[in-house]
Amino acid sequence: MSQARVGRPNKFDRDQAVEVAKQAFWQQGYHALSVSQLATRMGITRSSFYNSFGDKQRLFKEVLASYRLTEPYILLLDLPPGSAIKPRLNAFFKEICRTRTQDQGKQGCLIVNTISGVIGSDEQLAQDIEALLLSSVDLFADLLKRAVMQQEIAELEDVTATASALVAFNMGLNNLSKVVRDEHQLWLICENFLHSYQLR
Amino acid sequence: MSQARVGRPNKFDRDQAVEVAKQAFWQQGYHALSVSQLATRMGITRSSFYNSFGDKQRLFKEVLASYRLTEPYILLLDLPPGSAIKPRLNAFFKEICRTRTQDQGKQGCLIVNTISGVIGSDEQLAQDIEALLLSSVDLFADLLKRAVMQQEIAELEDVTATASALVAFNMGLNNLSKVVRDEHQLWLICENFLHSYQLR
DNA sequence: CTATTTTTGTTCAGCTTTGTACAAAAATAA
DNA sequence: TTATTTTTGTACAAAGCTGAACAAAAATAG
Repeated sequence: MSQARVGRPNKFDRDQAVEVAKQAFWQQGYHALSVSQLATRMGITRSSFYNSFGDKQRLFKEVLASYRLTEPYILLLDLPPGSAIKPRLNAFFKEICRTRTQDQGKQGCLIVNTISGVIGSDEQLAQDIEALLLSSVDLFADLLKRAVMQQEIAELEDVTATASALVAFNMGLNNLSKVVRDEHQLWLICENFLHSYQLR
Repeated sequence: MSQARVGRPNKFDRDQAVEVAKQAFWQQGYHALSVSQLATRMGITRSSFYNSFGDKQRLFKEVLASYRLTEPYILLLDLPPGSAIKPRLNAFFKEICRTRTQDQGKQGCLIVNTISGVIGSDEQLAQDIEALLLSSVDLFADLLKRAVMQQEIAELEDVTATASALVAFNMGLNNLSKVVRDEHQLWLICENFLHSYQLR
């Protein structure tokens, strides 16, 4: 169903440019990054930028979509039915500890970073971010339900509340990782948390 | 010890101006707020702004210092010796739920908001923020120790890790409050968390 | 080869930003 | 009153930003 592409093709690789943009947003934050800087880092002119990506907001939406499919998050996606949940959750948090402390730029999580700076100031982006957040609550809730069904953990009073607490802790963890820079120390905090939820 | 103030006095009330600035930073975020906007909202000219506050960063440091002494945080400060800790912690989280959902601007917590946008992009402010974060870990750790001593809660494996987990959850909660807009629902999440830490 | 389509580089207008400079204004001290 | 001190308003220069316009370039389709 692909349209026959006529006309001059792009000189640059679109996916690669978006990837570069992701890094830029991640490092500098949405507001602190101008279109000029963006275009420069992407290796294209502002003209091409506007032509190919519309504007900063539109590009950022693309970035957000691509982010979700790559970073630690992916460890929790598409778990085959019947697979053990608890080890996955533990691996997820462990991976957060690892990657966040590894990263010398103290960049934390792109989505968590964005929540703060964007909700309240950009209605459009806020909607995307909110959807992302709510979907991660759903994701955790789903995993918890499966864990209960598979008798890995005891019945839960309120699955959604528990899932929300996990999400909250995760967001805070990503913030905390900017200050607690030792992987082991960060992991101790996660263990503490998981233990108290009997997820360790 | 007060210097004899000579020369023309300020036309504006400094404390009040800082208060206005706090609101502005809170609503718009550090980066998204320009000195021009700031000065306008404070009701002074840019000239007076630079003369009285140095620059945006210096003013923000003042704001940060004043913030800490007002918002929900204060519920945990200077508890008289022997007073019950658990009810205070519960009241603290309850108050977070109340104020954050009350606030139509979905502004969350100024400090939490700032962590994301500032660490990695402004070394100076990052230091202030880091200190603030670490001191709140200390604060929670202190409260937990007292709670143990007073036999309100069982002995803890690792007080610092538990305190850090509380801080992490609190940060995440403030983010979550931008999406979960119902006080009761937010409180359910806190109850769930506190319960699992036997702090409810 | 010619028409068509799209990207690219350049340019432009208009606006905002920052930090500083300087003179006028407003207060106090003597 | 006069000297002193500090704030205030205005002005300025240099820079950055956005979004659009336009012609040239580069590709494909027929």
